Amino acid sequence: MKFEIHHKDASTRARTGKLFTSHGEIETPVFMPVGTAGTVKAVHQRELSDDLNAQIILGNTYHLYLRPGIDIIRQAGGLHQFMNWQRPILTDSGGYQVFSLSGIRKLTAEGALFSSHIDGSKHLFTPEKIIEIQRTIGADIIMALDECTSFPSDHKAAAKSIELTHHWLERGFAHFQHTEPVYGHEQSLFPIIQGSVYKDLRIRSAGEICTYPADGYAIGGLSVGEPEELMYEMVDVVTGIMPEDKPRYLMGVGTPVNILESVAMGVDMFDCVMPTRNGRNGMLFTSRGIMNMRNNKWKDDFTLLDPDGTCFVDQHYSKAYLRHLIISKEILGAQIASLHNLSFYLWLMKEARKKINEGVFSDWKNKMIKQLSERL
RNA sequence: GGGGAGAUACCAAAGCGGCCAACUGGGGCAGACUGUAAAUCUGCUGGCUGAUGCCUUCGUAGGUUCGAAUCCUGCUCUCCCCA
Repeated sequence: MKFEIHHKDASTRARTGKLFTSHGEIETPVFMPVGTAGTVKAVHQRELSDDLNAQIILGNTYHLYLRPGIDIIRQAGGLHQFMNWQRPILTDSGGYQVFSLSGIRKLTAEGALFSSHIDGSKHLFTPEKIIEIQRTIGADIIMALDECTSFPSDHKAAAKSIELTHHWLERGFAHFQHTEPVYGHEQSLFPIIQGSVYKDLRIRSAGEICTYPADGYAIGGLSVGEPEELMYEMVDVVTGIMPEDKPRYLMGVGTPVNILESVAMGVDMFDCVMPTRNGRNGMLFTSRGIMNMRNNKWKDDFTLLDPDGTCFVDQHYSKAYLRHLIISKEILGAQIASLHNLSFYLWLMKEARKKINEGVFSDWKNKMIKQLSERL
Protein backbone atom coordinates (compact mmCIF):
# COMPACT_ATOMS: atom_id res chain seq x y z
CA MET A 1 0.00 0.00 0.00
CA LYS A 2 1.52 3.21 -1.15
CA PHE A 3 1.61 6.33 1.01
CA GLU A 4 2.77 9.68 -0.27
CA ILE A 5 3.27 12.84 1.71
CA HIS A 6 2.03 16.01 0.06
CA HIS A 7 2.80 18.83 2.40
CA LYS A 8 4.59 19.28 5.68
CA ASP A 9 3.62 22.09 8.01
CA ALA A 10 6.49 24.43 8.84
CA SER A 11 5.78 25.17 12.50
CA THR A 12 4.34 21.82 13.62
CA ARG A 13 4.89 18.22 12.58
CA ALA A 14 1.54 18.05 10.81
CA ARG A 15 1.50 16.70 7.30
CA THR A 16 -0.95 15.92 4.54
CA GLY A 17 -0.71 12.85 2.40
CA LYS A 18 -2.49 10.20 0.45
CA LEU A 19 -2.92 6.51 1.05
CA PHE A 20 -3.59 4.25 -1.93
CA THR A 21 -5.74 1.18 -1.32
CA SER A 22 -7.45 -1.28 -3.64
CA HIS A 23 -10.76 0.33 -2.73
CA GLY A 24 -9.68 3.90 -3.34
CA GLU A 25 -7.48 6.68 -2.13
CA ILE A 26 -7.54 8.21 1.33
CA GLU A 27 -6.47 11.77 1.98
CA THR A 28 -4.74 12.19 5.31
CA PRO A 29 -5.04 13.23 8.06
CA VAL A 30 -8.22 11.20 8.07
CA PHE A 31 -10.96 10.39 10.52
CA MET A 32 -12.45 6.92 10.16
CA PRO A 33 -16.01 6.44 11.40
CA VAL A 34 -16.39 3.34 13.53
CA GLY A 35 -18.71 0.63 12.24
CA THR A 36 -18.00 -2.17 14.67
CA ALA A 37 -20.58 -4.73 13.62
CA GLY A 38 -20.65 -4.04 9.91
CA THR A 39 -22.56 -0.79 10.32
CA VAL A 40 -21.75 2.71 11.41
CA LYS A 41 -24.55 2.78 13.93
CA ALA A 42 -27.60 4.76 12.80
CA VAL A 43 -26.00 5.80 9.50
CA HIS A 44 -26.73 4.36 6.05
CA GLN A 45 -23.90 3.41 3.73
CA ARG A 46 -25.40 5.78 1.18
CA GLU A 47 -25.28 8.60 3.73
CA LEU A 48 -21.68 7.68 4.55
CA SER A 49 -20.65 7.98 0.94
CA ASP A 50 -23.00 10.58 -0.56
CA ASP A 51 -23.69 12.91 2.35
CA LEU A 52 -20.63 12.52 4.53
CA ASN A 53 -18.09 11.43 1.96
CA ALA A 54 -16.37 9.16 4.48
CA GLN A 55 -13.15 7.86 2.94
CA ILE A 56 -12.78 4.73 5.05
CA ILE A 57 -14.64 3.08 7.90
CA LEU A 58 -13.82 0.59 10.63
CA GLY A 59 -15.10 -2.85 11.40
CA ASN A 60 -14.30 -5.12 14.31
CA THR A 61 -12.90 -8.63 14.07
CA TYR A 62 -14.22 -9.78 17.43
CA HIS A 63 -17.78 -8.63 16.79
CA LEU A 64 -18.01 -9.86 13.21
CA TYR A 65 -16.46 -13.18 14.15
CA LEU A 66 -19.08 -13.76 16.84
CA ARG A 67 -21.94 -12.46 14.74
CA PRO A 68 -22.78 -13.04 11.92
CA GLY A 69 -19.74 -15.35 11.94
CA ILE A 70 -16.88 -15.71 9.53
CA ASP A 71 -18.65 -18.30 7.36
CA ILE A 72 -21.37 -15.81 6.54
CA ILE A 73 -18.83 -13.10 5.73
CA ARG A 74 -16.99 -15.52 3.46
CA GLN A 75 -20.21 -16.57 1.73
CA ALA A 76 -21.08 -12.93 1.21
CA GLY A 77 -17.75 -12.40 -0.51
CA GLY A 78 -16.16 -10.38 2.26
CA LEU A 79 -17.27 -7.44 4.34
CA HIS A 80 -17.25 -4.95 1.47
CA GLN A 81 -19.81 -7.04 -0.39
CA PHE A 82 -21.75 -8.04 2.70
CA MET A 83 -22.41 -4.46 3.80
CA ASN A 84 -22.27 -2.97 0.31
CA TRP A 85 -19.51 -0.51 1.07
CA GLN A 86 -17.01 -0.28 -1.76
CA ARG A 87 -14.60 2.18 -0.18
CA PRO A 88 -11.73 1.16 2.10
CA ILE A 89 -12.30 -0.65 5.38
CA LEU A 90 -9.99 -1.12 8.34
CA THR A 91 -10.70 -3.87 10.84
CA ASP A 92 -9.57 -3.74 14.41
CA SER A 93 -8.10 -6.97 15.67
CA GLY A 94 -10.04 -7.47 18.86
CA GLY A 95 -7.14 -6.09 20.84
CA TYR A 96 -9.40 -3.43 22.26
CA GLN A 97 -11.80 -6.12 23.42
CA VAL A 98 -8.88 -7.65 25.30
CA PHE A 99 -9.09 -4.43 27.26
CA SER A 100 -12.78 -3.56 27.35
CA LEU A 101 -14.04 -7.09 27.97
CA SER A 102 -11.40 -7.75 30.58
CA GLY A 103 -13.98 -9.37 32.85
CA ILE A 104 -14.58 -12.24 30.45
CA ARG A 105 -11.15 -13.04 29.05
CA LYS A 106 -7.87 -14.63 29.99
CA LEU A 107 -4.50 -13.79 28.44
CA THR A 108 -1.74 -16.28 27.77
CA ALA A 109 1.31 -16.29 25.56
CA GLU A 110 -0.75 -18.42 23.20
CA GLY A 111 -3.46 -15.80 22.81
CA ALA A 112 -6.55 -14.27 24.36
CA LEU A 113 -9.28 -16.58 25.59
CA PHE A 114 -12.66 -14.88 25.44
CA SER A 115 -16.11 -15.65 26.63
CA SER A 116 -18.57 -14.33 24.10
CA HIS A 117 -20.56 -11.40 25.46
CA ILE A 118 -23.47 -12.76 23.41
CA ASP A 119 -23.79 -16.35 24.55
CA GLY A 120 -20.87 -16.98 26.89
CA SER A 121 -19.19 -19.46 24.52
CA LYS A 122 -15.40 -19.60 24.76
CA HIS A 123 -13.09 -18.58 21.91
CA LEU A 124 -9.33 -18.45 21.69
CA PHE A 125 -7.91 -15.60 19.65
CA THR A 126 -4.34 -16.27 18.65
CA PRO A 127 -2.27 -13.82 16.59
CA GLU A 128 -2.49 -16.24 13.67
CA LYS A 129 -6.22 -16.79 13.96
CA ILE A 130 -6.80 -13.04 14.04
CA ILE A 131 -4.94 -12.76 10.74
CA GLU A 132 -7.01 -15.59 9.25
CA ILE A 133 -10.26 -13.97 10.33
CA GLN A 134 -9.22 -10.61 8.93
CA ARG A 135 -8.18 -12.22 5.68
CA THR A 136 -11.70 -13.58 5.43
CA ILE A 137 -13.33 -10.31 6.40
CA GLY A 138 -11.21 -8.75 3.70
CA ALA A 139 -10.50 -5.28 5.08
CA ASP A 140 -7.91 -3.16 3.27
CA ILE A 141 -6.07 -2.44 6.48
CA ILE A 142 -5.98 -5.05 9.21
CA MET A 143 -4.57 -4.78 12.70
CA ALA A 144 -2.28 -7.03 14.67
CA LEU A 145 -3.58 -8.63 17.84
CA ASP A 146 -2.31 -6.59 20.76
CA GLU A 147 -2.96 -6.13 24.42
CA CYS A 148 -4.43 -2.69 24.99
CA THR A 149 -2.81 -2.07 28.35
CA SER A 150 -5.35 -0.80 30.84
CA PHE A 151 -4.85 2.37 32.80
CA PRO A 152 -3.54 2.62 35.37
CA SER A 153 -0.90 -0.08 35.03
CA ASP A 154 2.35 0.00 36.95
CA HIS A 155 5.61 0.00 35.05
CA LYS A 156 6.24 -3.69 35.59
CA ALA A 157 2.82 -4.73 34.33
CA ALA A 158 3.06 -2.38 31.36
CA ALA A 159 6.48 -3.79 30.49
CA LYS A 160 5.10 -7.30 30.62
CA SER A 161 2.18 -6.19 28.50
CA ILE A 162 4.34 -4.84 25.66
CA GLU A 163 6.34 -8.06 25.68
CA LEU A 164 3.14 -9.98 25.08
CA THR A 165 2.11 -7.58 22.32
CA HIS A 166 5.55 -7.92 20.71
CA HIS A 167 5.45 -11.70 20.95
CA TRP A 168 2.02 -11.79 19.38
CA LEU A 169 3.17 -9.43 16.63
CA GLU A 170 6.10 -11.63 15.71
CA ARG A 171 3.74 -14.54 15.16
CA GLY A 172 0.99 -12.51 13.56
CA PHE A 173 3.29 -10.77 11.15
CA ALA A 174 4.89 -14.02 10.06
CA HIS A 175 1.48 -15.52 9.49
CA PHE A 176 0.41 -12.47 7.53
CA GLN A 177 3.41 -12.83 5.24
CA HIS A 178 2.70 -16.51 4.68
CA THR A 179 -0.94 -16.03 3.71
CA GLU A 180 -2.69 -14.42 0.79
CA PRO A 181 -5.71 -12.16 0.51
CA VAL A 182 -8.93 -14.14 0.01
CA TYR A 183 -10.62 -11.79 -2.44
CA GLY A 184 -7.73 -10.65 -4.60
CA HIS A 185 -7.37 -7.10 -3.33
CA GLU A 186 -4.38 -5.92 -1.34
CA GLN A 187 -4.35 -6.01 2.46
CA SER A 188 -1.92 -4.24 4.78
CA LEU A 189 -1.17 -5.24 8.34
CA PHE A 190 -0.53 -2.48 10.86
CA PRO A 191 1.28 -3.37 14.08
CA ILE A 192 0.46 -1.52 17.29
CA ILE A 193 2.75 0.28 19.71
CA GLN A 194 1.91 -0.03 23.40
CA GLY A 195 3.70 1.02 26.59
CA SER A 196 1.01 2.68 28.71
CA VAL A 197 2.11 6.09 29.99
CA TYR A 198 5.82 5.27 30.36
CA LYS A 199 8.16 7.00 27.95
CA ASP A 200 10.84 4.35 28.15
CA LEU A 201 8.34 1.62 27.37
CA ARG A 202 6.82 3.62 24.54
CA ILE A 203 10.30 4.15 23.10
CA ARG A 204 11.10 0.48 23.46
CA SER A 205 7.82 -0.60 21.92
CA ALA A 206 8.01 1.86 19.04
CA GLY A 207 11.57 0.78 18.32
CA GLU A 208 10.57 -2.87 18.26
CA ILE A 209 7.32 -2.46 16.34
CA CYS A 210 8.82 -0.27 13.66
CA THR A 211 11.44 -2.87 12.71
CA TYR A 212 8.66 -4.75 10.94
CA PRO A 213 8.26 -3.80 7.28
CA ALA A 214 4.64 -2.70 7.59
CA ASP A 215 2.69 -0.23 5.44
CA GLY A 216 1.72 1.75 8.49
CA TYR A 217 2.02 1.79 12.27
CA ALA A 218 -0.49 2.35 15.02
CA ILE A 219 -0.33 3.84 18.47
CA GLY A 220 -2.58 1.96 20.86
CA GLY A 221 -3.33 1.95 24.55
CA LEU A 222 -4.07 5.66 24.81
CA SER A 223 -7.27 7.52 25.66
CA VAL A 224 -8.09 4.74 28.07
CA GLY A 225 -8.49 6.99 31.11
CA GLU A 226 -5.07 8.60 31.48
CA PRO A 227 -4.73 12.40 31.79
CA GLU A 228 -4.67 14.07 28.38
CA GLU A 229 -1.26 15.57 29.03
CA LEU A 230 0.20 12.09 29.38
CA MET A 231 -1.50 10.98 26.21
CA TYR A 232 0.04 13.90 24.33
CA GLU A 233 3.45 13.16 25.82
CA MET A 234 3.26 9.57 24.63
CA VAL A 235 2.10 10.53 21.16
CA ASP A 236 4.88 13.07 20.97
CA VAL A 237 7.57 10.59 21.98
CA VAL A 238 6.34 7.87 19.68
CA THR A 239 5.76 9.95 16.55
CA GLY A 240 9.35 11.04 16.89
CA ILE A 241 10.42 7.43 16.41
CA MET A 242 7.91 6.17 13.84
CA PRO A 243 9.08 6.31 10.24
CA GLU A 244 8.23 9.55 8.47
CA ASP A 245 7.21 7.92 5.23
CA LYS A 246 4.54 5.63 6.66
CA PRO A 247 1.07 6.52 7.93
CA ARG A 248 0.65 6.80 11.68
CA TYR A 249 -2.60 5.73 13.20
CA LEU A 250 -3.62 6.85 16.69
CA MET A 251 -6.23 4.32 17.73
CA GLY A 252 -9.43 5.33 19.42
CA VAL A 253 -8.75 9.05 19.57
CA GLY A 254 -10.67 11.10 20.24
CA THR A 255 -12.23 14.44 20.98
CA PRO A 256 -11.93 17.08 18.26
CA VAL A 257 -9.25 18.78 20.36
CA ASN A 258 -7.33 15.51 20.86
CA ILE A 259 -7.33 14.99 17.13
CA LEU A 260 -6.05 18.46 16.24
CA GLU A 261 -3.31 18.25 18.85
CA SER A 262 -2.28 14.86 17.51
CA VAL A 263 -2.34 16.01 13.90
CA ALA A 264 0.12 18.67 15.00
CA MET A 265 2.39 15.89 16.22
CA GLY A 266 2.27 14.10 12.90
CA VAL A 267 -0.54 11.60 13.28
CA ASP A 268 -2.33 10.73 10.04
CA MET A 269 -5.23 8.47 10.97
CA PHE A 270 -7.86 8.49 13.69
CA ASP A 271 -10.96 6.62 14.69
CA CYS A 272 -13.31 7.06 17.58
CA VAL A 273 -16.81 6.05 18.62
CA MET A 274 -17.36 9.46 20.14
CA PRO A 275 -19.19 11.17 17.28
CA THR A 276 -21.63 8.29 16.91
CA ARG A 277 -22.00 7.12 20.49
CA ASN A 278 -22.14 10.56 22.03
CA GLY A 279 -24.44 11.60 19.21
CA ARG A 280 -26.87 8.82 20.05
CA ASN A 281 -26.67 9.96 23.64
CA GLY A 282 -27.59 13.51 22.73
CA MET A 283 -24.23 15.26 22.49
CA LEU A 284 -23.38 17.37 19.48
CA PHE A 285 -19.92 18.58 18.47
CA THR A 286 -19.85 21.83 16.54
CA SER A 287 -17.23 24.32 15.43
CA ARG A 288 -18.49 26.65 18.19
CA GLY A 289 -18.46 24.07 20.96
CA ILE A 290 -20.37 21.23 22.50
CA MET A 291 -24.14 21.01 22.92
CA ASN A 292 -26.05 18.59 25.10
CA MET A 293 -29.27 18.35 23.15
CA ARG A 294 -31.15 17.01 26.15
CA ASN A 295 -30.71 20.29 27.97
CA ASN A 296 -33.89 22.21 28.65
CA LYS A 297 -32.51 25.35 27.05
CA TRP A 298 -32.95 23.98 23.54
CA LYS A 299 -36.63 23.15 23.90
CA ASP A 300 -37.85 26.27 22.11
CA ASP A 301 -34.77 27.12 20.09
CA PHE A 302 -36.05 26.86 16.55
CA THR A 303 -32.83 28.07 14.92
CA LEU A 304 -30.92 25.71 12.65
CA LEU A 305 -29.22 22.75 14.28
CA ASP A 306 -25.82 24.10 13.24
CA PRO A 307 -25.81 27.19 11.04
CA ASP A 308 -22.16 26.51 10.15
CA GLY A 309 -22.73 22.81 9.59
CA THR A 310 -22.02 21.20 6.26
CA CYS A 311 -24.44 18.29 6.55
CA PHE A 312 -27.98 18.53 5.21
CA VAL A 313 -29.39 17.82 8.65
CA ASP A 314 -27.74 21.00 9.94
CA GLN A 315 -29.69 23.09 7.48
CA HIS A 316 -32.96 21.12 7.64
CA TYR A 317 -33.74 20.70 11.31
CA SER A 318 -33.92 22.94 14.35
CA LYS A 319 -32.30 22.45 17.74
CA ALA A 320 -35.75 22.22 19.31
CA TYR A 321 -36.74 19.43 16.93
CA LEU A 322 -33.61 17.37 17.56
CA ARG A 323 -34.04 17.86 21.30
CA HIS A 324 -37.57 16.57 20.99
CA LEU A 325 -36.40 13.50 19.07
CA ILE A 326 -33.58 12.73 21.47
CA ILE A 327 -35.75 13.23 24.55
CA SER A 328 -38.43 11.03 23.00
CA LYS A 329 -35.82 8.39 22.17
CA GLU A 330 -36.92 8.50 18.56
CA ILE A 331 -34.63 6.64 16.18
CA LEU A 332 -34.41 9.65 13.89
CA GLY A 333 -32.78 11.60 16.72
CA ALA A 334 -29.88 9.15 16.82
CA GLN A 335 -29.63 9.28 13.05
CA ILE A 336 -29.55 13.07 12.83
CA ALA A 337 -27.10 13.44 15.70
CA SER A 338 -24.78 10.78 14.24
CA LEU A 339 -24.89 12.35 10.81
CA HIS A 340 -24.18 15.77 12.23
CA ASN A 341 -21.28 14.64 14.42
CA LEU A 342 -19.61 12.56 11.74
CA SER A 343 -20.09 15.37 9.28
CA PHE A 344 -18.44 17.74 11.74
CA TYR A 345 -15.50 15.41 12.39
CA LEU A 346 -14.96 14.91 8.66
CA TRP A 347 -15.24 18.64 8.02
CA LEU A 348 -12.67 19.27 10.75
CA MET A 349 -10.22 16.89 9.08
CA LYS A 350 -10.82 18.41 5.67
CA GLU A 351 -10.16 21.87 7.08
CA ALA A 352 -7.04 20.61 8.81
CA ARG A 353 -5.72 19.23 5.52
CA LYS A 354 -6.54 22.49 3.80
CA LYS A 355 -4.82 24.60 6.46
CA ILE A 356 -1.74 22.38 6.41
CA ASN A 357 -1.53 22.68 2.65
CA GLU A 358 -1.95 26.45 2.90
CA GLY A 359 0.74 26.64 5.57
CA VAL A 360 -1.53 28.18 8.20
CA PHE A 361 -2.32 25.12 10.28
CA SER A 362 -0.85 26.25 13.58
CA ASP A 363 -2.82 29.49 13.95
CA TRP A 364 -6.00 27.85 12.75
CA LYS A 365 -5.55 24.94 15.14
CA ASN A 366 -5.08 27.20 18.14
CA LYS A 367 -8.15 29.21 17.24
CA MET A 368 -10.26 26.11 16.73
CA ILE A 369 -9.20 24.47 19.96
CA LYS A 370 -10.44 27.49 21.89
CA GLN A 371 -13.85 27.32 20.23
CA LEU A 372 -14.21 23.54 20.38
CA SER A 373 -13.93 23.48 24.16
CA GLU A 374 -16.86 25.84 24.71
CA ARG A 375 -20.01 24.42 26.21
CA LEU A 376 -23.06 25.81 24.49
C1' G B 1 -81.89 4.35 47.71
C1' G B 2 -78.67 -0.15 49.56
C1' G B 3 -73.77 -2.43 49.80
C1' G B 4 -68.49 -2.28 48.95
C1' A B 5 -63.55 -0.19 47.69
C1' G B 6 -60.43 3.91 47.68
C1' A B 7 -58.10 9.07 48.21
C1' U B 8 -49.89 9.11 49.22
C1' A B 9 -45.04 13.82 46.18
C1' C B 10 -45.51 16.00 38.60
C1' C B 11 -47.90 10.86 37.17
C1' A B 12 -48.43 5.70 38.55
C1' A B 13 -47.77 2.97 42.83
C1' A B 14 -45.64 0.76 47.73
C1' G B 15 -45.97 1.70 52.84
C1' C B 16 -50.61 0.44 57.01
C1' G B 17 -48.14 3.02 64.88
C1' G B 18 -41.79 4.81 65.73
C1' C B 19 -36.02 2.53 61.38
C1' C B 20 -40.80 7.67 56.57
C1' A B 21 -39.32 13.42 53.59
C1' A B 22 -41.81 8.40 52.50
C1' C B 23 -39.79 1.72 48.31
C1' U B 24 -40.14 1.34 43.08
C1' G B 25 -41.39 2.80 37.91
C1' G B 26 -42.25 6.79 34.71
C1' G B 27 -41.62 11.86 33.86
C1' G B 28 -38.36 16.10 34.82
C1' C B 29 -33.28 18.24 35.58
C1' A B 30 -28.08 17.61 35.11
C1' G B 31 -23.61 14.73 34.21
C1' A B 32 -20.63 10.88 31.86
C1' C B 33 -19.27 8.57 27.27
C1' U B 34 -12.23 8.30 23.39
C1' G B 35 -9.36 1.05 18.53
C1' U B 36 -18.56 0.44 20.60
C1' A B 37 -20.93 -5.90 25.63
C1' A B 38 -23.60 1.47 25.07
C1' A B 39 -30.41 4.20 20.99
C1' U B 40 -26.18 3.22 27.31
C1' C B 41 -24.87 4.46 32.28
C1' U B 42 -24.75 7.75 36.80
C1' G B 43 -26.63 11.48 40.14
C1' C B 44 -30.55 14.65 41.80
C1' U B 45 -35.90 15.27 41.90
C1' G B 46 -40.93 19.09 49.11
C1' G B 47 -38.33 23.86 51.18
C1' C B 48 -33.84 26.13 53.47
C1' U B 49 -28.58 24.37 54.14
C1' G B 50 -21.52 23.20 52.44
C1' A B 51 -22.58 19.16 55.94
C1' U B 52 -25.02 17.93 60.49
C1' G B 53 -29.67 19.84 60.87
C1' C B 54 -34.26 22.49 60.80
C1' C B 55 -39.19 23.47 58.65
C1' U B 56 -43.78 21.99 55.86
C1' U B 57 -46.08 17.26 53.61
C1' C B 58 -49.56 11.34 52.63
C1' G B 59 -58.11 14.27 50.52
C1' U B 60 -60.10 17.40 54.71
C1' A B 61 -61.52 18.68 60.00
C1' G B 62 -61.06 16.75 64.62
C1' G B 63 -59.58 12.77 68.09
C1' U B 64 -56.57 8.57 70.46
C1' U B 65 -51.17 8.06 71.55
C1' C B 66 -44.88 9.71 74.37
C1' G B 67 -45.21 9.22 68.85
C1' A B 68 -49.85 8.78 63.13
C1' A B 69 -49.25 8.40 55.95
C1' U B 70 -50.45 4.22 59.19
C1' C B 71 -55.75 3.66 64.60
C1' C B 72 -60.92 6.21 65.57
C1' U B 73 -64.99 9.85 64.14
C1' G B 74 -67.28 13.58 60.91
C1' C B 75 -67.04 15.77 56.14
C1' U B 76 -65.70 16.05 50.75
C1' C B 77 -64.62 13.52 46.39
C1' U B 78 -63.73 9.02 43.14
C1' C B 79 -64.73 4.08 41.55
C1' C B 80 -67.48 -0.73 41.61
C1' C B 81 -71.92 -3.85 42.55
C1' C B 82 -77.28 -4.17 43.50
C1' A B 83 -81.92 -1.42 42.80
